[in-house]
Amino acid sequence: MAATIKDVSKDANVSIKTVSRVINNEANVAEKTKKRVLSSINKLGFRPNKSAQSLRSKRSFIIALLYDNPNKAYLADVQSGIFNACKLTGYNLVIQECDYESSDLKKTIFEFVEDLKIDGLILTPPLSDMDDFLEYLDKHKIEHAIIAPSILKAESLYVSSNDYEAAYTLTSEIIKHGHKKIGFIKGHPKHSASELRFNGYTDAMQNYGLEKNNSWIKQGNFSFKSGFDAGVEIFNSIKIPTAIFASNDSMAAGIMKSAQMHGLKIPDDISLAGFDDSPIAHQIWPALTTVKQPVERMANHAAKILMAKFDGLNEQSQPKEFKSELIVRESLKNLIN
Amino acid sequence: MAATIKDVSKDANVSIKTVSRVINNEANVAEKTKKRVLSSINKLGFRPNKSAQSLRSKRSFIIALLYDNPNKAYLADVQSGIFNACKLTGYNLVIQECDYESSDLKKTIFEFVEDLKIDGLILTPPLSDMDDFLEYLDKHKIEHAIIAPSILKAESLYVSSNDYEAAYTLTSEIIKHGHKKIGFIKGHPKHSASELRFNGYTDAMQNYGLEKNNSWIKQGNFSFKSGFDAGVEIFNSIKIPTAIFASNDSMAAGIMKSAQMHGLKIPDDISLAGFDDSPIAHQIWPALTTVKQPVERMANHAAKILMAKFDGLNEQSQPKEFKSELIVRESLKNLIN
DNA sequence: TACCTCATTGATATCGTTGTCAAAATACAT
DNA sequence: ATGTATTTTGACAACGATATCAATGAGGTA
Repeated sequence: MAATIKDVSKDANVSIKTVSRVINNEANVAEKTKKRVLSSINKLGFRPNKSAQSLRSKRSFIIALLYDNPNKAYLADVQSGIFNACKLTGYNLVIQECDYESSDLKKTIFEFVEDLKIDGLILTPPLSDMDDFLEYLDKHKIEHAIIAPSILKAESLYVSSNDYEAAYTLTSEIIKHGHKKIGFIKGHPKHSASELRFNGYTDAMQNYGLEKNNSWIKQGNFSFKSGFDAGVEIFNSIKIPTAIFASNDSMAAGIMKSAQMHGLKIPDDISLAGFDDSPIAHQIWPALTTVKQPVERMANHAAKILMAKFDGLNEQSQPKEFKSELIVRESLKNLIN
Repeated sequence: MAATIKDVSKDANVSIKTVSRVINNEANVAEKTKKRVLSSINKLGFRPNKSAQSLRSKRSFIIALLYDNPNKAYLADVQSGIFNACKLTGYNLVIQECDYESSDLKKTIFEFVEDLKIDGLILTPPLSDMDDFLEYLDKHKIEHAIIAPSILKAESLYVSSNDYEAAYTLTSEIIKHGHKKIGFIKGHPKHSASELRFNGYTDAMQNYGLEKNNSWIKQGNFSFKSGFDAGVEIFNSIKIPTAIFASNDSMAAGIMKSAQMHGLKIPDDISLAGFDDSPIAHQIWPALTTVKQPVERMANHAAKILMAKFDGLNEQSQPKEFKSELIVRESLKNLIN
């Protein structure tokens, strides 16, 4: 039978309350007593019963990751980042797939949090952008950290990336390679990153004095198929661009496929760029020029600031913007000799 | 304040024990009483406190997914399958990344299970194949279901796929396309599927009277890079095969890249086949001939039989073999006119 | 020495369930 | 009507922690 706080208290010859104080690192325990208790804990291999702790203190040392049908690689990265943060602090991670369009999303999540006494949530896009859901969480005092929200509220916990800037930089890079006719495939309309990336593209085009051609700008939804379809449309039109910037790698891969099926060579006939540096970016040939977001590190930080808040370490709970990294690969041709 | 069992008992004018009986669907509650209690539960919006339940009954209604550094898409599929099974039964899912080579894996998992009162585990390769770990779980009466184990023990819960058969079928298909010189890239040596797939290939070659050429058979580890490296080696040798069967899609994509960099055209100069039907299989061009495993359904079933066992529904806890599906795509050329 | 303050400690109630076991109610047989 | 078996019910302890609040001890002051 596993040792309980009672066993420890007997062994160390103190009250259970004192043991509890030691476990929870409370102040006002004499150094000598603390040592004695710790050695008993060690000797007996005592680990606090989480159910009892949770029942009494209404916290579980569990945080939850909420997501809705994300890109698989993205999910795995986010999860890994969070998990590693949890490992350090002794928290556990439960996952919750949700349907962001569902009408009882709020109720589902509320009950989930209440039932498991979840200490806090981590939200990924597109949940990060659902204002009324975020308000609901605030109202019910459900702690949460947000990955890549659209609106950066000073009072909330979030991590963001510089999507706009990165898209601007990537577009500039394409332009510097001599391209003037540059198409763009938009991402999922519900993800705030989509707009940011598009704005980065738009502003770069404008600042370099280049005109956007609307027939080269297509709406996608981050899926391979939407990229493929956009590619088919573009390549079937009379004039085609010399480069296309897709809002993520999956769509860029879709365009690549449609280009190749159309007999176009990459990058000789058409240059491509993506976004995210997902595995596919370097697993296809030619490899994609793209932007790498430190997704795992972002998620790790989100988890860290969330857990820091529980422990009252508010000063560590700083939102943070992570910088992306431009990765130039073969899919981008230099038109300037 | 949320309603407790006490509130319900008052409202329904019964003892708390009777309410408990109703919640847990125990026998020997008069139909009339049950109805009254249920209506009170409904009226008050009562949901049992899981911490209290867990403390008293030593179960948590939580199951855990254990994995070690899997392919990201595979992980997402497995997770999704399990999650959907959980949703139906009201269980929750916590995830636990582990290092299968770590010396304190057992201890880590044991404490994890004990602390959270985890009801059961779901294991994915390569954990599925670690005999001493499985024995340890048995010894400590930690319930678990195994996805794709190498040894199919009748007394354990598992789901498997027909790796051998599928590899045999795929190899036969390649042969039927007129190929005689067929290379093979082995998977990660610690995954039992690797051996099964290799055996399927070997036996098909033999049965069709074809000779294996050892310089076309390379050890990989399921990673893109290992496929790429194997490809480089093979294509640098004097004689190259007309087709290569890689034990998974990532490696096949790696070979494709090395082939293309080597100036070889697919499938004209060399045919390729993979395994898994991961996203990359159809996101590259030409798309990969491969074998699709119903990973999500397998994981779903694993979770279901595990949870059925908790509820004493042993008859539903049947291991099951899932059939894979051959998917022929452009990467395989027909040499027969 | 007596008194006060503040740090340290402990006795006991409590969280919200389930488990034990005996009592009450009902059904059935004689 | 009586005794017996069976179903239904409830009182109360228990799970293992934390919270409350009062008691104790140490140190300082008059």
